[in-house]
Amino acid sequence: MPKLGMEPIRRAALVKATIAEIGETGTLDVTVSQIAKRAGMSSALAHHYFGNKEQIFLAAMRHTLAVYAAEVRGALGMASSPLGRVEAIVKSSFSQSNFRSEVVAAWLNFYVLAQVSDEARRLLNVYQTRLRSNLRHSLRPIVGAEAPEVAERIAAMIDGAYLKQSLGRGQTEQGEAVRLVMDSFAKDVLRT
Amino acid sequence: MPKLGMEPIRRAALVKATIAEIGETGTLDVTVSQIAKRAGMSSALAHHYFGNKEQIFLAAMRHTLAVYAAEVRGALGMASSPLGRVEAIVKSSFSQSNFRSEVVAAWLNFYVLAQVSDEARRLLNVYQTRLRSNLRHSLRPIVGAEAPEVAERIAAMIDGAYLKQSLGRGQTEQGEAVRLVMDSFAKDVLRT
DNA sequence: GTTTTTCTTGATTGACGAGTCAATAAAAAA
DNA sequence: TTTTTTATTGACTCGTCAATCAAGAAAAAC
Repeated sequence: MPKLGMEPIRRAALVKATIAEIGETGTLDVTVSQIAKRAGMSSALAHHYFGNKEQIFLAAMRHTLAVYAAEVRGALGMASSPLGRVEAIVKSSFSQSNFRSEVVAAWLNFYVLAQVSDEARRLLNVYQTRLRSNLRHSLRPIVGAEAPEVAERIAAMIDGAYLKQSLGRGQTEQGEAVRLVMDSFAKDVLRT
Repeated sequence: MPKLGMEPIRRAALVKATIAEIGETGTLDVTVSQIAKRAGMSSALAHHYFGNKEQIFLAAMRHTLAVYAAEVRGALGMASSPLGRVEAIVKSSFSQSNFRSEVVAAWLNFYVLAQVSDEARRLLNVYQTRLRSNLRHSLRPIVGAEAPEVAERIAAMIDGAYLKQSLGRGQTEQGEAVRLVMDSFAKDVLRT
């Protein structure tokens, strides 16, 4: 009973299932069948819509990146002060939706995918660049010319916190991670 | 012409080849045959000595961890002041042998392995714990009660720098990474 | 009401890879 | 010198999985 306009729905379901499956397995070693099954369809259909496995992974990556970007954008829109903007970025990085152990595991594996796939590397580079750019922009009114370095440090700490999270099964709380990064930043503000 | 006492030599060769192969591929998706070939033997022999693939990976991990630990120990032995000790740990983390893009890629994949293998997770936890312990110990004379938090921040930044390095093909220089971390630490020292 | 497009899957293909085994060969032990 | 131990590999088994294909079925277009 083929209803029309299934494509976007199927694609979305597959993307969601991919992240879930990678998160549960902890690896990119997930089969198209597993993903398709979780998404409620045959593996043939998954291939029909995405062509091959890598495209499925890339779509999942794009989605994850997009969700993160949207959240940052939203939070930045709410913030009024420069410091509020920095906090918005950091908080978004550790928000419920992004810091779930499932999503963190997916991120980790995207870094591995970037070792192999040019497009994956490109996507991650976009993320890295945008994050630093956002940070620099928000930091300039606070730390002036030091903004680039400070941004670099904050970015590194965010990634470090993710890596730590990927090890302990759901240990680090979001709040703790935010504090870790913001405390460090506080030191940067206390005059150089 | 079977010379005796081959076992340790073969094992070492396989471990080395494993790191090289993971580094080159960027993934744990390397076959035992690839590894064995690079180490100059048949895949059957690799299985003979290690039993299965996971054991080969774990041996490679143990070796990487051991090399790192030895380097830190050595550098700590040389340092006289507390600040020198902190610097010793950071510098070791980004030393030539540990920060080669090949080794960095291996590290990244060990994190993925830790998502799947309990033993791998245990090993990485040992690393994480020891790193923080070393940092705390060296930091106490400098920042007193704040040592734990500061140690946590430095550890996160080290991991973050690794993650960044894993993306750019051999971009970040060791010196730059050391500066990134040490500068941040300098802010921590400037009184709270 | 026939044709075309969209959706869907079971079955199949083709490749690849982990792990096993039997067999060979040389050293060491008995 | 017979026997055991260590080293070594080619060949094989067995499983898995990505990707393809042919075929069916329902909607839409004509």
